[in-house]
Amino acid sequence: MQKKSSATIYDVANRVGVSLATVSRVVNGNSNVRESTKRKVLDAIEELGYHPNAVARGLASKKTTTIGVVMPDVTDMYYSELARGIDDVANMYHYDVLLTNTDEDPVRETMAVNNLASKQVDGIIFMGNELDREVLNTIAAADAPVVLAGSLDSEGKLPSVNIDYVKAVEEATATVIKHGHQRVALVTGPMSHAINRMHRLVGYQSALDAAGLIFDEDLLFTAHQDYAAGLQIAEKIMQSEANAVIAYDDEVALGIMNYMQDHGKRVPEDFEIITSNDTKFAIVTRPDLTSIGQPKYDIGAVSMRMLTKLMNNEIIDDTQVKLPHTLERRGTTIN
Amino acid sequence: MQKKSSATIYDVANRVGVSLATVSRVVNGNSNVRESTKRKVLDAIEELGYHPNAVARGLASKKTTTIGVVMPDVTDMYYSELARGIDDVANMYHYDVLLTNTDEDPVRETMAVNNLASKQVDGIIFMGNELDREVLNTIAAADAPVVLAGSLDSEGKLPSVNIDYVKAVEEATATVIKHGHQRVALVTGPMSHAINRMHRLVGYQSALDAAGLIFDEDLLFTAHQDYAAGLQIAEKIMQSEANAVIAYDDEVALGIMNYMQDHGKRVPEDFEIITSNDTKFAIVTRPDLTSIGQPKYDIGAVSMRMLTKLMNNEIIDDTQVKLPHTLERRGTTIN
DNA sequence: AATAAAATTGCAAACGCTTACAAGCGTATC
DNA sequence: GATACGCTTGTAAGCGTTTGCAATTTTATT
Repeated sequence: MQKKSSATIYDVANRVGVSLATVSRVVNGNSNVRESTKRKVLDAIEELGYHPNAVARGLASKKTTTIGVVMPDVTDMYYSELARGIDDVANMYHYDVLLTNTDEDPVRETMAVNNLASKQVDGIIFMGNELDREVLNTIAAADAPVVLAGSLDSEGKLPSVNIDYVKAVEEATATVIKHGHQRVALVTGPMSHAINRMHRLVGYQSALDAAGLIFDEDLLFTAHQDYAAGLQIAEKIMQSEANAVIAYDDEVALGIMNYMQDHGKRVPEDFEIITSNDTKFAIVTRPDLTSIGQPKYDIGAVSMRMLTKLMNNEIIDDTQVKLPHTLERRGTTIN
Repeated sequence: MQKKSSATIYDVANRVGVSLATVSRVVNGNSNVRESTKRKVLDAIEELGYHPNAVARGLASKKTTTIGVVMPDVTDMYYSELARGIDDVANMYHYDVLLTNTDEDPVRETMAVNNLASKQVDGIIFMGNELDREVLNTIAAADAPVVLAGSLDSEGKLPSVNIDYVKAVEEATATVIKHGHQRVALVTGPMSHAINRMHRLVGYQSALDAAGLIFDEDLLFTAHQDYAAGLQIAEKIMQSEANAVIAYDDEVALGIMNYMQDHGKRVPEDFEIITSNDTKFAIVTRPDLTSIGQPKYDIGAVSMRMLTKLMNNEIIDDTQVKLPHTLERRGTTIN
């Protein structure tokens, strides 16, 4: 049985008859300790049920072995899969993860970063579709390294891990065009967000150009990242007489698909759909969703790995990582 | 612009010409400070860009305003929705959340709890289908209050928030029986877990009894909580000639549904399905899934609220909370 | 056996903040 | 005008570690 209030390093030192410093050394695996005293200390630790107090340790060492993760929403499959990758490699490197949901609200994002800074996290991983200027400033002020996971700042200054959205959307668009569905709608988040304006839209237009199609602004749609939004935007998409859609979110894509089918469209014969996140949603429906394939877990994992390097002041060759993507051809596209 | 290394309480005190104690008092909203000096201190804080160091604060006050959340997997919709509820009310009470994924591995659960204890969290919320004895011991040893969210220990000793699984499964089972599908399969996790053996199974049998049906062990199935497992177990379910299934996980239910439909069964006419978690998965498919309706977000929120009381040493009337559930009738059951 | 070099240990000062307890001060009371 | 009381503020002792430096003990060398 453990003692009520846990033992301190002082108790262990006393028990063995050595100084605090020595106990601290064996606890931290410092090599300069004689094997025999190490043994004794370890025994005492065992007997007293001593566990180092991480808070005290953090104060003294100025390292908390804790990182902060700022994300829009844990219940969003896309982000939660990234989070899982982050958490796994964080644990691998013995970091703990402080999680904050922001719903992409810049105010909450700012608060979150400030809060994490005052908690003295050793690093931060940030996810979100857009980096508000204020958030950017806050990040700069926090003296912890930051890496963006599945997100990017318009200036491309911050370390980040993503896929090549331009190419991915370009390929997806080209695919449906090739199938003869040339009136293709694009559903993204707000164009005020760099990722939409500077990446997805660019890829989309590029595919249009390559096919000699003219860009029609009426085929551009904006929707929140949820099923209801998909259902809702679907009506307008139908009115636009599009015969294909590239959607940036799986739930949205599902909403569109169900609406189309409920309104007499055959998917994929009359209407093709390609979604972007390839979450579990994409494979459980009938038809299942053709999707851009993103290595979500890896994006998280690589971000975290990069962060460990940053926290360690190691030099990093490439801070703007683009992981390879694929196109997972399934039931919402022909063949 | 902030100074490179952030200001300390000492700097603020110096600037204003008061003692540390006074600064500490205004930072902590202590009332016994003259309004005029409070003003001055606040100004100095602003000018210096001072942010309290939470680690130092934690060491001195023995409170970290951080709680730990131990969960099987963030990418599991059921748990992530609970987590969202937890996080929201945690923020409301100004707590931060330290998140750990365990994949329900008792070893990792034990490590997680120990780790959280050494990080001096003020409280812990634990999620998982079963509480290993060792985990229970570890929880007892950690001197932080713990509440179980969407989980329960076989002895019912720990504070917890759940729905009434017995009744919920009983109702679901009764529903399909009433529809004439009397050969109903039950898919759960391992019977070694209290929640399956002592709750779901009991509710299932109770409904059978009430309908005068005899219990057939061949209708009991065990599957992991994922789509592939559902697909896999579905074959056996079909062989058992069941004409309905009560599944404990939405992804599993979806796997079963798709398998059944692919093998000529009409859902719900030939085969009814009721799932248990009512996650987003349940509504995006066609047909959509009839499900036990669980107030998942609330389970998380209420757990966290209870934890704040526990951390505050407030007395709690009922530590074994059962939130109301519903039956969401959708496309996988008749009418 | 003496001395240098190496390996172990101990000392004590931080780390940045909270919090009794004590002290200072102005003012109401009689 | 002395006494007491209430409000503000300061003093200083922790909180449990880490860590640079010095001291001590071992071990190696000659």
